[in-house]
Amino acid sequence: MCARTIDEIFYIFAQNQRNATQTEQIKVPVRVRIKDIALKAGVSTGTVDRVIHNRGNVATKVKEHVERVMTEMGYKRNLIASTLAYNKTLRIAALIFDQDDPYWFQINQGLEKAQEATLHYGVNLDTFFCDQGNPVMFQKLATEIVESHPDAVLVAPLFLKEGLHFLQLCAKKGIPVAIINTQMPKAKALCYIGQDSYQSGFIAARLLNFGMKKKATVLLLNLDPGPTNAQHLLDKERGFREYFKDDGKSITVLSENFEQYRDQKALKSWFIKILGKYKDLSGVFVTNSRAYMLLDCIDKRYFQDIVMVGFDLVGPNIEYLKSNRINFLINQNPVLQGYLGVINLVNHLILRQEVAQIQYLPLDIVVRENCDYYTRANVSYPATIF
Amino acid sequence: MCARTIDEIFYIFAQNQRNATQTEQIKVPVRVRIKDIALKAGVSTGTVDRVIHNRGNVATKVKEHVERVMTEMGYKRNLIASTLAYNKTLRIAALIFDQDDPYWFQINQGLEKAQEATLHYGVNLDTFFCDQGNPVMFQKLATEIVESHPDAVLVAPLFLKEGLHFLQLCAKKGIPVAIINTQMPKAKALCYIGQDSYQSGFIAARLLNFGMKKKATVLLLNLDPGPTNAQHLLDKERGFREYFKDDGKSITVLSENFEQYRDQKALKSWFIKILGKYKDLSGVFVTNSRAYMLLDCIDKRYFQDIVMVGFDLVGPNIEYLKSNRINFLINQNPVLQGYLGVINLVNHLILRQEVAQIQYLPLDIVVRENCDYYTRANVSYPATIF
DNA sequence: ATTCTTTTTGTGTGCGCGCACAATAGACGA
DNA sequence: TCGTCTATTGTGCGCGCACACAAAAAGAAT
Repeated sequence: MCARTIDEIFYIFAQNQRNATQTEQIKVPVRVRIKDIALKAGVSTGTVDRVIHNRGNVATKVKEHVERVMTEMGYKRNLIASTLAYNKTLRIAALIFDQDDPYWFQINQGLEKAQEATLHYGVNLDTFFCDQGNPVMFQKLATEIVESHPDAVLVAPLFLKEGLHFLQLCAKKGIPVAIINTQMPKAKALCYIGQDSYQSGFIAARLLNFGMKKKATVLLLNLDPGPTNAQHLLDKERGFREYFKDDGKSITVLSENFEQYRDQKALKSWFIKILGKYKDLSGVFVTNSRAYMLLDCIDKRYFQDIVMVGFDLVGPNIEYLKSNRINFLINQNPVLQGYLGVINLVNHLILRQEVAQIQYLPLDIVVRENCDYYTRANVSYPATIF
Repeated sequence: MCARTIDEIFYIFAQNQRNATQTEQIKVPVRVRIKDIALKAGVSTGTVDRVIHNRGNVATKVKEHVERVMTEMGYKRNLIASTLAYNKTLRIAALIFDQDDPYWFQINQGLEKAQEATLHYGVNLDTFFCDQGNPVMFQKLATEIVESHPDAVLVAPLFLKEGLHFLQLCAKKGIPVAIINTQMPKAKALCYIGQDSYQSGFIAARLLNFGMKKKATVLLLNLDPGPTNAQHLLDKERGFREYFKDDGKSITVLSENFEQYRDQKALKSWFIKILGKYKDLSGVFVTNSRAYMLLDCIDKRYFQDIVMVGFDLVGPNIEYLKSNRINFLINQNPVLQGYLGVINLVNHLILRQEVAQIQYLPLDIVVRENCDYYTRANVSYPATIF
């Protein structure tokens, strides 16, 4: 009675129907089980199992036959049952940066969301926080992580050299790695989830360019502690400059790093100096989420005719966006980066699904009027794995 | 040995570890099972089960005790096991519109994606396609659907009256409904997933306004068959007009319906006439995904000084966006609308989770430079339920 | 033909939960 | 005290799969 031939793949829906008051019978595709394959192929479930998982020890002839029956009947592994029976835990180690920074706080929110969603799949997330601008600490945490033998790793490799080293270590140990935030083309990881930095710089330029005069100076500003050798910053700058190359105007692109951005006075006097030097400064592009820090210490009136473009929907940025002091923000979707980073590892390791190697998140253009829709968390990225 | 007291909620991770070469022991939170609760509370699993599901037939004292133990130990239902054991099928009937229209094609793609993702949860999706501009057919299909006793319904209530009627029928039968695309404030449904139409009209206006002269005329154009009584169109127009009310300029907003949009000649001559009448026409806002239809039949040179804003990333629109004939598109995320519509019903019925009643999708501003990131399907909306 | 390997195939148990049904205790009247 | 009825509690099976182990069949060697 559990027997189902290929011709019986459809069964009467009413049987399983809860409110089976209806007499009308509706046919519904039924899920084919290992048992059904075994019966049809005239073997035991164990043999089918061996074929499915390529465990070997199956006569070639039998194997082929079973495979044929499987495709005929359209077998699909039941992920629910499979996961339940698999019954393994998975430890993921994540290496990100200190949560004082609202951007990294949001990344971590994504991680926590993912942890919650995957708890039932036996996923355990260990998150390590590195101080920004501290490659030594990064190196140390990386070593610690590798030595703790995690099943998978998620990392934001802000430091070029140390990041690469970490990835190589993981590769040697056979630990799959998901990269977020900063792409590392040279490294072979399971996947990268984040933005196309080059293109984000390009778009930033385009947004600055809206209504800009024929001749002007624009400033690309890195507010980063320590040396900015992160790949994504270099790419952003490339994209930014590229746009102005052939826009038909005559725009001078100035690019500057300012490391002591936490020192308001220093930042202020430095920027005022820039303003004095470049009288036609009409656009500022802050390459990370710290645009607000510049605005915090410089008076409104200096920005009268300057278009501001920044990154990320962090609290202070949003305020400036709403008060029209920032014109555009490009959303890097930190929450989704963290979330998808974990999800992809789980997809790979537990659900054994293919994952795309490069997953560029959209470059959301955020203005005052559509800002709320990106910040409100009312859209339920499914709270549970589908 | 299965016994776990509250103090033993942490156990040694290495036990379950696959590559258990390590000697270091890592503590990991363990998932509490019904069995653990039962043991701790000194009752049987059946009793715990009755408490969890509020099935009654439990002495008040015992019930309270079990509940206390549950919160103490932090019990969380294992969705995997729960779903597997629940073993019910769920038939969802979806009522959307004919797939010839690329927009509705994308909605359906979302539905199919969701069907695939939820197959393991025993979800069966029945999709009904209504002809656009045909309320009679809508009514008929709605009746048919209600009579087939689905477990849940997903609908895009383009027709005000018929939509409301459908929703009332479902409410009477106790069938939960997810609404997409068109909000119906009066109806009480499980949830609405789509855009804030008012705000999308508002943003469209803002985008048109970029670099527009002080005095100009803009056209809001409905290309819809039949009477456009859909709520979302009305809301869009409200938002659109609202923006120009206090922008400090003097913009005349013209709004027109043109039903025979499929007739290229008619559309062309009609639009040329408009152009002749309003010499200062400098912006056109097409309120749905059919902006391309206008461009298809009107020569490029007529649009020299006209900013175009439309909706949706359908093929022809994208082409015009890339060739600079459409300046902005607002993405309504049709795929996600369909996908989340189904997912939310499943979340509600199978996973028995709370779902938010209004889920506004972001108002993505799409320009030539960020278009690809919205169309590429490389970001894996988790292929399986989380 | 017999024994011993090796290959191939079959069977049984458990994952955690939901639910039907069996079992027990308590209440009450005869 | 006993039976009966009801309120409460306990037990067992199945969901579909993964995996360990038992069983059988097929070769290989004597």
